[in-house]
Amino acid sequence: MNAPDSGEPLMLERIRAALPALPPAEQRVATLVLQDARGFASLPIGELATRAAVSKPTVVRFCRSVGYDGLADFKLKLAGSVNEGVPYVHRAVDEDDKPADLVVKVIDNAVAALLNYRNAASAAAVERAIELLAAAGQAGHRIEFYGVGNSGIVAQDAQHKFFRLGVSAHAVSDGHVQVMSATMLGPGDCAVVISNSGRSRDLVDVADIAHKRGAHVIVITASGSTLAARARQPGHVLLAADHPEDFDRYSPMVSRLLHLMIMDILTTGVALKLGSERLRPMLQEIKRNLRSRRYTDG
Amino acid sequence: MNAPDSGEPLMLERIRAALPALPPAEQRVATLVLQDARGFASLPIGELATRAAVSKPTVVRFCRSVGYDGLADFKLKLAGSVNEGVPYVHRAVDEDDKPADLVVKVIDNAVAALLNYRNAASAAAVERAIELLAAAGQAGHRIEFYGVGNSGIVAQDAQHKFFRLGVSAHAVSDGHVQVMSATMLGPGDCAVVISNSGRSRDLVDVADIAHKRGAHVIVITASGSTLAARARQPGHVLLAADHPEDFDRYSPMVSRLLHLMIMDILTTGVALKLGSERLRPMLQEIKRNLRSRRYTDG
DNA sequence: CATTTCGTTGTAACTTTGTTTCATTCGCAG
DNA sequence: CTGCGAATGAAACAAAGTTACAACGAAATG
Repeated sequence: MNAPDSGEPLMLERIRAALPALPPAEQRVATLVLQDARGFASLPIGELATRAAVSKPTVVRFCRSVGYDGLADFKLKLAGSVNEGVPYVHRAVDEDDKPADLVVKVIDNAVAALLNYRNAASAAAVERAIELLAAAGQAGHRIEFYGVGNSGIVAQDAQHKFFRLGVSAHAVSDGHVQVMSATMLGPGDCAVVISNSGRSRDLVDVADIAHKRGAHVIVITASGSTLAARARQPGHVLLAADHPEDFDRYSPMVSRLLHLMIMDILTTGVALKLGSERLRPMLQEIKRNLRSRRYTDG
Repeated sequence: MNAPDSGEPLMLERIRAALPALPPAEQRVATLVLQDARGFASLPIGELATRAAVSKPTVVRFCRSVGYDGLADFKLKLAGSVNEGVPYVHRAVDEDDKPADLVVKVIDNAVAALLNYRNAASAAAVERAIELLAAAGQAGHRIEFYGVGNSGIVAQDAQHKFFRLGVSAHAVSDGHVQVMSATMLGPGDCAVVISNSGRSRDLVDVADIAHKRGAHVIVITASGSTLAARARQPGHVLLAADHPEDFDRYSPMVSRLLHLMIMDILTTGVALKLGSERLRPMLQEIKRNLRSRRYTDG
């Protein structure tokens, strides 16, 4: 695999993954970060520029390329990410674990992954994704969620949540239908491609098609994947969901939670953007309707 | 709150200790840091000064008083330090939250809920549920997951995961089909009823029917609900998933994660139990991979 | 083959952020 | 009072980060 280094901070792993797709000058900056992440955070931009043999703007551009707001933001996140001594380690479940241990281990693993994501998340990418979705929702453009297998469930969940916001969205889990659906997208529309491994050939195609049709493409996947590489091209938004657990390859538990979590964030952001005026009545309505189908108290 | 959390970052603890000895204006700055360490690191000095009702130089002076080079240095160290901490508090999202805040808040809420569950979970109930599911799976009895709306998605996810274990299971999201399906259950079969609010009339009925037919009924819901009350009768297993967020009633984000989490635990438990027979190769593979990638550095 | 276009990069102007200097205020001892 | 030192803020200053724009070169287009 790309990163044999097991204990490497997520953010660095992500930069390593993004490195080959970067322009030469920015690659030099990336190398500098990987060589001395800790030092990078405390040096001023001029010094960094000199050391990487690039100009100051290129340093900033690199930060943006890998998904952060700018150098300031990047440094801050880096400082947080590089921090050694991960408090919540991944612990393997064991055949003779008691149920109580099981509860603790499974949850701790999930929590560790979520916190890691929290610390490394690119606010810029999230913001961009929210903007695109909110704009599409408001203008009545189409919003489509594409995912297969486990990610199909995430897609459905997303659709469900957008419905609750009064934004019509559509989840497509069937490979063929996905291609058809993507072909019918147009400018202003929004395609959200969700993939655990990011290696599904079909989904990569779907992302390409959607992009060619002029739709905005938001990709949720692991940063080292083929799909992620596509999503680093202009016109795409990449929401990288990495986590260090191989276990997931066999039964995606953690990555699925991460994806759901990311969708939660996007949904919440869109909800806030569309404004509570438009939203509150809708929620009340739903609540009222649901109540008639319930026993007693509400 | 200011209650010293078990996991409070070292740096904050130090500031808290130094606080009483500080001049009044600097104390206000200290308070600001303690209230929102993460935010502090990303706000510019002007904003910090305003919020603490203090002048800019005072902010810098505070940083020096607690032993750092200046604001820049302080911020960097703070960012590195704060990530250790795990939030135990639910924080409401705010209309003027920036994307970065959104990420942090949404995730923190989820993490808090998960940890909360971890501490409150009944190991006995989990154990019983795992036993029932494993027994049913081994004996070729039926395993059915019932849920509507959001919980329907959880049900599907569960089905998906059981498939991966080689255990045939079935998710039913349609109210009518649920009733039919439950009617056809028999002794030894397992019905898993998932409900966010626990007030859906249909699902309560389904649980009753399944129980009358002699099937084991496992219920995942909020502990105060009608459904939970049913599940406290003999022959049922109640996996209570509570969390303090009201917001969730309208757009179930956290409870859904909790339910998925619980299903992850059950699945893992079942996998370990069945392990001896069909799953051994797969599990060993998993374990091998986990071990080689586990975090060892501190 | 000329031309256009687009992506990459650097220079220089600009803005913001953090820091220092210095004057003012306040409490208190002589 | 008067004077001294600590505490604080206003404003000037320096440094860091950001933006605008122009130059260059490689791939695409006619």
